[in-house]
Amino acid sequence: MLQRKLGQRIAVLRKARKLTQEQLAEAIGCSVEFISLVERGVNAPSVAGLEKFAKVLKVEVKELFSFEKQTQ
Amino acid sequence: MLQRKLGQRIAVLRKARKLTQEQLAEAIGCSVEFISLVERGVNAPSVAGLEKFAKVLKVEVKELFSFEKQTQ
DNA sequence: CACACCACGAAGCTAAACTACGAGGTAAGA
DNA sequence: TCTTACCTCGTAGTTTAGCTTCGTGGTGTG
Repeated sequence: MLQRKLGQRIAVLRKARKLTQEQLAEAIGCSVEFISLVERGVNAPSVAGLEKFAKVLKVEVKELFSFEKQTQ
Repeated sequence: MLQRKLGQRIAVLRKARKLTQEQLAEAIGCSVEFISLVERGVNAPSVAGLEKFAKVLKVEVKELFSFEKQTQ
């Protein structure tokens, strides 16, 4: 699943920025629970949401989808 | 807007594959009208949808977001 | 203990993802 | 001029999922 990998990627980027889920949520303007759902791959942000994540994490949107070779 | 650039990117990739909107829609499993909306940046596909677009267009998802320098 | 950080379930609201229908416009070809 | 292919665009509708709130509980650390 794409969502899963996207979530893992976001978690990695967040930790690299030394942010907690709460801080990330506040910076983005969403709930902490949603961050948790996204990182676990249960939910995925909308395209507009992706833009916010990328901005806060200081990467380009395509970086959020940069992981080795998709299984599918 | 991200949607706008995403749509333009998808249109470029579709044409590069010599597909009509109708063919793309059929391959993805959605309506032709939706393809039109997406390419014009009116709507954006969900993350699950992005996966389908990428698969049919034979690129990785991050390629869908590969355009020169976001204005921000 | 207390506190920070996070997973997770259940439930709900609402925006937007996605559809169907119909009209109209452009270009190319017979 | 008519036809056909390809696409835009408006209106309106259905359904999904993006996102929320509340609450519980687990793990680690000072």
